Parts: sequence; C-alpha cells; structure tokens
Amino acid sequence: MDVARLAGVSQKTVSRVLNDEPYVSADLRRRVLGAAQDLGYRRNQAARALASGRTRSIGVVTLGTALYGPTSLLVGIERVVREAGYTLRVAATVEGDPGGIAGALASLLDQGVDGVVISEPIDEGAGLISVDVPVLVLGAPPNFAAPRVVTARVGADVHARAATEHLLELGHATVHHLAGPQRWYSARDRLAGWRQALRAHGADEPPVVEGDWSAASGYAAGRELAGDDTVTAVFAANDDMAIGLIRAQLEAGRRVPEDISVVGFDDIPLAAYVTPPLTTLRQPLDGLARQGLALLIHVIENPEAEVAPAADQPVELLVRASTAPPPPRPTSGRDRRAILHPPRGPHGRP
Amino acid sequence: MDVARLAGVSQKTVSRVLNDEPYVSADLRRRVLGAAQDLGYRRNQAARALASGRTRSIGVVTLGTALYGPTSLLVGIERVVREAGYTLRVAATVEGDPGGIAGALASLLDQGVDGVVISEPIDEGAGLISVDVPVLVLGAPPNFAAPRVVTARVGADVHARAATEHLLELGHATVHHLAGPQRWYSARDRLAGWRQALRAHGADEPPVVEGDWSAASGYAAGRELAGDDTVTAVFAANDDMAIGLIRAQLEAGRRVPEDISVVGFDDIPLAAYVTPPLTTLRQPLDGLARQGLALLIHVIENPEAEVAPAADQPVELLVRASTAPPPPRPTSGRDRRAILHPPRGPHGRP
DNA sequence: CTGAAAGCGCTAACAG
DNA sequence: CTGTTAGCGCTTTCAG
Repeated sequence: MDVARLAGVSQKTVSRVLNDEPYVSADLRRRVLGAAQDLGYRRNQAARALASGRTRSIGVVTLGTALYGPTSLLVGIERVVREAGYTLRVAATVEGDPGGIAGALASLLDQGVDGVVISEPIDEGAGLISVDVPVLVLGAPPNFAAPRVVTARVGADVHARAATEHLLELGHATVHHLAGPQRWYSARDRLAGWRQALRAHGADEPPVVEGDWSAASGYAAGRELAGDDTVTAVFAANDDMAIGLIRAQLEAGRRVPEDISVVGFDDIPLAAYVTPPLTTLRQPLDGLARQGLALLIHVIENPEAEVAPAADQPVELLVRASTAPPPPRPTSGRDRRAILHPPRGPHGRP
Repeated sequence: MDVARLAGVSQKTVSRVLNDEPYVSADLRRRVLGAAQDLGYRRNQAARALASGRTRSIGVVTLGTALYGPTSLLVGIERVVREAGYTLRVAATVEGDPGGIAGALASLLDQGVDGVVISEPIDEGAGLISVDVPVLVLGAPPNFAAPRVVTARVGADVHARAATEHLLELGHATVHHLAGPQRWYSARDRLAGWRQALRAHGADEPPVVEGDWSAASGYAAGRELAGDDTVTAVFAANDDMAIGLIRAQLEAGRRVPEDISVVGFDDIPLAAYVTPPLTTLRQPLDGLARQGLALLIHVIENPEAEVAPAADQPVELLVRASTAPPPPRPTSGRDRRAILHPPRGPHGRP
C-alpha cells in the first residue's frame, strides 16, 4: 500500500488510523492522514467488504411506482441511512410480479447488505425467503423469517378510524369508503379502521368501492357514487383518489362539501391547495422512516441487544374545506336513482 | 469452494459456469448448476468486485426530495437498471448543501459503481470532482470532467416555448412566468423557452416571479399577482406551483380560465383531476431515463465505442380547462391596483 | 502501541 | 474444454 510506504509505517497502521481504532500515537496518525491526503487515497470498499464481511450498506425493497407514500418513505430512508454513515441500495418490485419481494430481497442479500428494509410490502401470498441479516418491515404485519425482524408502522387503522369518526361526528348517517387495493396492507388497515368506526357508532356499513390509489380510479368511483345521493360522506384511502372522486362529484353537479363530504389520507403537499382544500390525515412517514431505521441500525450494530418494537406514530387530522355537516334534507332512500340533479352550476366555496 | 467439490470439478469451472462463459461441456455445466442449487450457493459479490474490478452496479445521484420530477426519474432509472442486469445504489443530495453533488459522487465512486447517473443536478457553482467511470447527466448542460459523459435532456426550453405560445395564440397580450428556483437547470430552461416565445411574438416581458416548486410558493405568487388584473395568462414552471397559483386566484375572486389562464408543467397524475383540470406539458421522463441509461450502459460495456448524444424527447401539450382566451375587456393599465374585485362568487366551470 | 503473516471468495492469466 | 497459480486490497489474527 503506497500510503503505508509514504508514511513509513505498516499497512496495518494505516488501516487502524483510517478506521479510527485506538492505540495509534497521535504522531503516526497525523503522518498517515497526511500521506493519504497527498495521494488522494480512497479505500476500496469491495476489499473491505470481502475482508470484514460487512458492507456498511443497507438495502431497501420498495415498490417501483411514483406513488406518494412509497417515494416519501424512500426519500426519508435514504436520508437516515446516509446520516448513519451507511450507503443505500435499492431494489424495486413491480406490482403484479409474483415473488417480486423475494427476488428483490435475494438481489440485495447477494450484494451483501448489512440489513434490509422492506417498505410497504404488498401481500404476495407466497412465503418469503429466509434472510440472515436484520430486517425492518415498514407498514405490514411481521411475518418474515429472519433472525431479527423489527417493524414500524403508522397504525393506519387508528388514523382511518379518526377520519371516519370526524365525518360521523359532523352528523353523517354513515360514511362510504373508497378503499385502496386490498393486496396492500396499508389499504387493509384503512379499511379496518373505517369499519371499526362505523361499528362503534352503530352506523350502517355500505359496500366498499375499491380503487387502485390513482386519481383516475377515484374519478371512476366518484361517477359511480354520484348517482346515489344518500352518499353524503366518503373516506378515501388516499388523497389522489379523494381528488379524483371530488372531481367526478363536481362534474355531476354535486357540491363539495355542501352535498358531499370527502376525507383523504396522506396529506400530500397539494392537498391544501386543491379546490376545495382537502380534509385529510397526515401520515408521519418521515418519523416512521427515522424511527424504524434507528431500530434497524441498532440491531445491526448490537446483534445481541433486545429491542422494543417501535411505538405507533401519532395521528394528525387536518380539517380543511372538503368536509361539512350533511345536507339538511336527505332524499328519501327509495327511487333515489331516478332523481335527476339539474346542474346546479359550479361547485361553490365562499 | 464446496460447490466445486460436490460437483467434482475445479473452482474455475464453477466460475465459468456461473458466468455463462463458453467452453464448458453441457454435462459439467449441469453438474455444477445442480450442486450450486443443492447447496443454495450464492456468489459473493464483494469478492467478485474485488477480483474483477467491476460491480455491475450503477449509482445515481439524485435530489433528496419527494418532488415529482426527480422521483419519477428515479423510479424509471431503477427499472431500466434492473432490467439491464445491474443493481442500483443511491446517494441523495440535500438542497443547499454545498458540494452535495461532489460528495454524493465520491460516495458512489468509493463503492465501485461501474457508471453513474446524475439526475437533474442543480448548479452548485463549485467544480465537480473528476470521475473515472462513464457518467450520464440527465437534464443539465454537460460540464463534468469524466472520460465518457453522455447526456440526455427533455429540451424543456422547447416545451416551455410551446406552452407560452399556446397562451399567446389564445390571444393573450403577454404571458407571465412563475419560474422555478434558478439554481435548477430545468428551471432555467423553462424560463429561457418562455422568453423565446415572448420575443418571437413581440410580446412584453413582464417581471418573473420565482417560486420553489411547491404549491405553497405558487399560492404566494398567486396572491401577489391577483391584485393585478392585467395578468391574464401565467405559465408556471411546474404543476404544483400552477395549482397553488390557481388556488390563490380563486380565493381572490378571479375565475380560471375566464379571467386568467394558467399552464403548468409536468403533467402530474393529478393534473387532469384538479379544478379546473390543468393544461400542462407532459414530460417524457420515462423515455428520458430509458434512453439515457441505454446510452450509459452501452458506454460501460463498450468503452471504445463512439456514441451519438441522445435526441431530445418530444413535446406534448395537453390542453385541458385551465386555459382560454383572455377576458374581452382588459382593464386599462393604470390604477389597476386600486380596482377591487367584488367577490364574484365561486369560480366556475360549466 | 506497532508489525508480519494469513486469508476473505472470487476471477485473470496461463498452462495443459 | 479444463485445471493451476496468483493475486484483487483490505482486515484479521497473533506476535512483538
């Protein structure tokens, strides 16, 4: 090693200095650092990994879409990983690709990551390959075969329940739910929370409409629902669908929130600026990433330590202008499909 | 190596089989594959990298935000990288962190990536470290010291020009521009295109308002502009700002598009579902990623080959409901700030 | 506190 | 077609 020669020490001393190991005299340390600097020396990570069995890298399995939730998580994960001195490797899965998670995981493991985080997995039915490094699962039930699995979740069911209750407390007889794809654990959680709220209040449970998270699917659902004016309140499983749904309502001549209230989920940055500004739930995605990774890194670096599971993240309901009490005189239940709404002109908001 | 022993061959033969090298008998190949299978053998990538000097990984320097452009590109990049049989390493930069790109690049290079893509860099003023692997720069002028730099861009100036011309052709006397942060090359491109269009049509060039890509900044700009009703058309540098701006206009009692037309940029999935549906430009981000990476991988695998620069991606203007001809009787230029708009009630859309 | 020797698990080069 | 011999550049023993 040239650095060692230039500094007139052994290779091992260089290694010690660069790894901040103790038992090196200040003088040697200075000399080595100087030599390394002069030579523009950088350690070869592949060699380090081979010799030490560690890569100081963390792999993340995420979904290959630009959806708000997964991408926000990814951004948060990257930041925390970097701050902790690790590097990030990414393997995305494609929806509908069976065994996608297992494949992505295998690829990451091949690369020798020290730990992996599985972000918002969807239920693939299949069992997962066993993993010999610590795993962090973000937003799903812990059902992975790994020596050390830690999980962190937002407790979406609690949130969904709060959203639904907000609507119920406004006086709506019941609340419809525009659900996310049920292969997603987060979509199931939200559905469950909605159902809990309805039961707790003794409200009817209307049939669930399922979307695919997109505004387009929300729009389609909105057209379906627009014909039925007993629908006075909808809890959508994410903001995009909520916005699509609102759009469909407006086009059908129903006003939001006067005729129908809508609550979203996520608090995307746009939520406060659409018309009407959307009442929604903020997901503490950043806290989730931060908290989960702190746990994961702790387990990586202290293989023997016991870890307490992460606490659920807090709920935050943002009441804006898309929710209001139900319209005074709900149409009688029967023949409702026959009632034609004259276009009342544009949707209003003072 | 156990696999070699089990199959009764040399280590090198195993290596050959696993690397799909020629000159191995079908029989041996079968035997080796079988043994590897039985043992659940996986190659150690660190050792491969050390011995071969290649990692079959590509690094990407991206911005650590959840903005639509950067994240969509990242998703596209990941997919193409995976399809090409490479793995992905990510290093994000933080806005405002000087030398962020250089640092991220250094981290990636340390990891021994075979190539790197710099996605939507911002101008950091500082020079960039020199790089000894092929580099793909997405969306910026090529000014990097690297043996092989390839670039691909969307030609945002052409797009911006088209957006501005759309407004001009609708009859607007001029078009205001709500720009993105000028440290971003893409923001500069859009500004340049807007300016070109104005000049070509001999229109006045109003002062530029600069936002930070967020809907909140668009809203702030919208409030500023709302007092001036000579402003009949605005080209916003992205959809989020356009939506924030529209919101501010509506709150000020100005109708979109009757009183003021707005064009966005990006065609985020929500653009067609906000109120009014946003006229915008679709960025062929996916094509960009695909095209750029094809080039990069070609250069990685054929170090000697000459490459033609990627062709600019095509323009696609999506005319929806946020643009219309200007209002019939524009208020005279003077005293315009004194004119109070009685709240005309809600913004309309038939 | 410091150094010498011995690999980590693979692939490159050269023989057979 | 197949095997042998050396390393890749570090970190880990284990002695000084």
